[in-house]
Amino acid sequence: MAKPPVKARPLAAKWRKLAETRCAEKGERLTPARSAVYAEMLASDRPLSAYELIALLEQRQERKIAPLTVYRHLDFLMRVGLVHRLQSTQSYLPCDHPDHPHESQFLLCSSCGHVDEVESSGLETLLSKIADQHGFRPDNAIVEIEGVCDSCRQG
Amino acid sequence: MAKPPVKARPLAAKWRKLAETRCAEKGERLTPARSAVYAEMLASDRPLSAYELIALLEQRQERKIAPLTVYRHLDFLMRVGLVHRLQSTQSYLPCDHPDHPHESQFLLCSSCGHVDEVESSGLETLLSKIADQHGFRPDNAIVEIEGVCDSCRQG
DNA sequence: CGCTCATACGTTATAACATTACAGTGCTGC
DNA sequence: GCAGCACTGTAATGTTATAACGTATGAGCG
Repeated sequence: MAKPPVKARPLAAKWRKLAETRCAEKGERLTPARSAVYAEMLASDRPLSAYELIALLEQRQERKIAPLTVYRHLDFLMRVGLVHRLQSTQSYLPCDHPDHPHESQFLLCSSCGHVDEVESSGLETLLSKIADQHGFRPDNAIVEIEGVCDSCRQG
Repeated sequence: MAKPPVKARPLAAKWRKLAETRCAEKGERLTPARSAVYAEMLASDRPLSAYELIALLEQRQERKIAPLTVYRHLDFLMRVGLVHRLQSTQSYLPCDHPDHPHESQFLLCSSCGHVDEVESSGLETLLSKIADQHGFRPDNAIVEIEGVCDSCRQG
């Protein structure tokens, strides 16, 4: 019995291409289910929690989606570097600078909920230096700055 | 009917004094229940989750403790600046540099679980500068560096 | 093609983390 | 005393994440 195709939000060519490139690099597969989750995240203007994502996907696909399913897709997307997790809000957002792997820093607006991904090599250097001063070998640095973004300040 | 006194781990004079000072500054009260939670945290060599804390307190006090109770005490301790929350591990640890309010940065060892609180004014300056470049008004910056600590590297 | 194997996917249950709503207790100040 | 308020307790529930297990699918290969 043929399985009905997954009803998914379409994935813009730009992002599909990126996703396929990343998968090829890592020897991973971009399946329809994974692509559907990624597309849903790209369509949002703010980070989504796993359960918000489930609700959106259930609505679009008109069927139940188990939490574990979405968590697996999120793990995949983070593994290939297409998505980040925000520790302070337990939510997920697509990577904004996907051209190269990198450490990420985030500016989280408490007013509108928007999150900006920024990149500062100076910051990364300084973080390494601080770790080094303590004899600490860093694997990963989480930097999340909470505050109010420019447009909310203007408004 | 008199309530039995809370059986609590004793709070070293140094820490009690600090806690009382902080409470006085903020117009808050250091109650036995709050002090018991703080003492339990101080006795641990690593951050504790709220539910680990519940288990420890239940064992010591030989009675049930509801999650809400502990969360309230944690809120209090964070409010007066005696305790920090680690976003990346959803756990709590006593503040290490309690002499003055400050932003906190943490080095989390993935091998032994120990967490070091460090302070770098240079880092805080740089974070402000980055925010400023994006027209962002920062309220709070979360910096958690995951890696391997000195003694685990030596061992 | 048909087999095998690894990976992906689905389902159910449960663990871990956190909050809401409401009631009782006990200081504090009048 | 007693009114007001902060603190504590209890029960229920909401939110986030994982465990355990079985089925389906697709790529590689004889």
